[in-house]
Amino acid sequence: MAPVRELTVGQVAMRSGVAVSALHFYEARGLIRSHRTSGNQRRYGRDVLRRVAIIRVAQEVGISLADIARAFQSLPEERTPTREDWNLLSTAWRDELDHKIAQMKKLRDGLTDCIGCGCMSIDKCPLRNKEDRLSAQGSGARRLVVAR
Amino acid sequence: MAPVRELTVGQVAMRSGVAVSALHFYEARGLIRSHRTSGNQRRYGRDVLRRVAIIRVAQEVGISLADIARAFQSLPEERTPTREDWNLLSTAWRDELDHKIAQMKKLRDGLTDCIGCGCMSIDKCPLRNKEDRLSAQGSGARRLVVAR
DNA sequence: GCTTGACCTCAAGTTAAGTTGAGCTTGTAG
DNA sequence: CTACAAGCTCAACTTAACTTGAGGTCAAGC
Repeated sequence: MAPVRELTVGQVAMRSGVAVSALHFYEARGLIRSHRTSGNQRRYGRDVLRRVAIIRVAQEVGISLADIARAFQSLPEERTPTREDWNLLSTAWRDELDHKIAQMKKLRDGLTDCIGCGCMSIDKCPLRNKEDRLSAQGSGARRLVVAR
Repeated sequence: MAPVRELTVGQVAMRSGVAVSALHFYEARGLIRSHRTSGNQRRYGRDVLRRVAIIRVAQEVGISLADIARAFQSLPEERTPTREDWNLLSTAWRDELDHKIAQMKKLRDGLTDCIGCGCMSIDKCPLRNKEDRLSAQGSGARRLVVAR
């Protein structure tokens, strides 16, 4: 069989569902890589499709491009990443994801914990933080947020 | 007992952990309400603390302020929202949250579904969309994303 | 061999969600 | 009764993540 063709930016855009401009942008941010033809046009290997797919999913769950880029740096440079490589990456995100999943479930399940119990207004909730940590630690809704 | 005092913007900031400027901003966006003293200073009822807490949690799981504002519009205008009111709100978000939770689990569990199986490169994955929908529908990583 | 659609670069614009700063007013503690 | 921390408004700046546009090049079909 002929080795699978390289993809143009337009093809990647079509197959991945993201705009050409976004692909340029991801490349500028170091999230994907391409080499150039003699005429200076980008060509991508197939694995770019996986990368882009991961970028989108990761973004959808609230991981920033910067974080994604950082995570991608653990992927091999010159070898097409294997399933193992990708798995490694996702386990690296596990804690963060677990935290977010917990937050989401809390929100989904009726916010029953802290909000539902009225502790916000009664000032006696066992879950409340000490005031000082609140003011000392800059911002963030420390009260309701699941401890990391 | 004396009726619980109203809160100044600074007090709300300290207790909720968000900056004063953010509270101003939320108010401008219609997420929270205040009335003014004779000297034009904001005063907040206790329930603003709940609102702010919800705003932060909802944001953390990726709900935009615009969506939060929309959801808050279902809350009663002149009555302090009850636990029931808040529960209604969270059930309204349930579908969206379920979707996101599913996405996150997928990512957390090693991206094994579509990405792990290699369908991105082999073009035969049963989960793939028809090409046309992809190009017709603007952007978004339709492939990997769990159907809504 | 030319036309047309796909590419290229680079700068500027956009939206969300705030923050920062200037200039002015309030209110509370000594 | 006054100092000064806390408030107020409004405009401008910031960061992330792209998009849009201008001006110019490449390549595949007729």
